[in-house]
Amino acid sequence: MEILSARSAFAALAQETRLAAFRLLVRAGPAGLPAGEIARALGTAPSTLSTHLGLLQRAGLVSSERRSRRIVYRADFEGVGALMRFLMQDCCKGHPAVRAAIGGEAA
Amino acid sequence: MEILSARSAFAALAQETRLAAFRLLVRAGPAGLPAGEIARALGTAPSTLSTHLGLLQRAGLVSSERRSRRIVYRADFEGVGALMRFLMQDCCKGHPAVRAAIGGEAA
DNA sequence: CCGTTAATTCGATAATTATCGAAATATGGA
DNA sequence: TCCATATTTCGATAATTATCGAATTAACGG
Repeated sequence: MEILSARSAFAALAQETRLAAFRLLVRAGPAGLPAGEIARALGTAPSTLSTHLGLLQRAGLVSSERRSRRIVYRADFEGVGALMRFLMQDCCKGHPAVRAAIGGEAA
Repeated sequence: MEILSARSAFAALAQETRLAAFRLLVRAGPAGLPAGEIARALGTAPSTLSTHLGLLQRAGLVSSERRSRRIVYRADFEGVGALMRFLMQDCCKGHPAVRAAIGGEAA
């Protein structure tokens, strides 16, 4: 993962509404959630959420698929994995403390 | 790690100059680097960099120590580890694809 | 105590980002 | 075809963030 993509992923997750939307999608699992339902759950205007979802998607953290009138969003775990790799390898050079942090306490 | 701290860490790494400063500190290792040297290396005004370093520190990603006239900054790998745990556990519920991403390709 | 160096805090300005309503696009059903 | 639903795109405005120079704080050496 290049620095630019990493930055856009970090930026995507730094924003309150977007992080909430992403976590919601993680919980929703493979079924995903339509845009409107996410907007309702988070109490934001559909247009605002659409902007956020677009940003999450360009950051590679979610994917979308049209299903009739709805557009269903899903968490993209490949994208999250790429971000974690960046954080661990490119960024932290596989530093022991970082590896321990995730190896020791991981669920 | 709480959501708010995670957000501040993501925001810290999302900014170009800050990410560059952080990566520089990772490479510098335990010896760390004084603020002025980082500013010179990145070509930013000392005051600007000081703001960025303060933000990185509040996000728990770097630590600082005064050494005579200099203030030496170091990467805080505990903080990075906490962020990775958040990403893996709180955020992604230990999803297999995420675990595989770091387990399979880690250096 | 004064001058020098190193860093931070402050205040202003520029740049970016978030938010929303209105308008546009796409889908499906009567 | 027309209408209702679902979402996106557009344009404007509000809010946040980045940047810098000037002033301030801190540490050292003469």
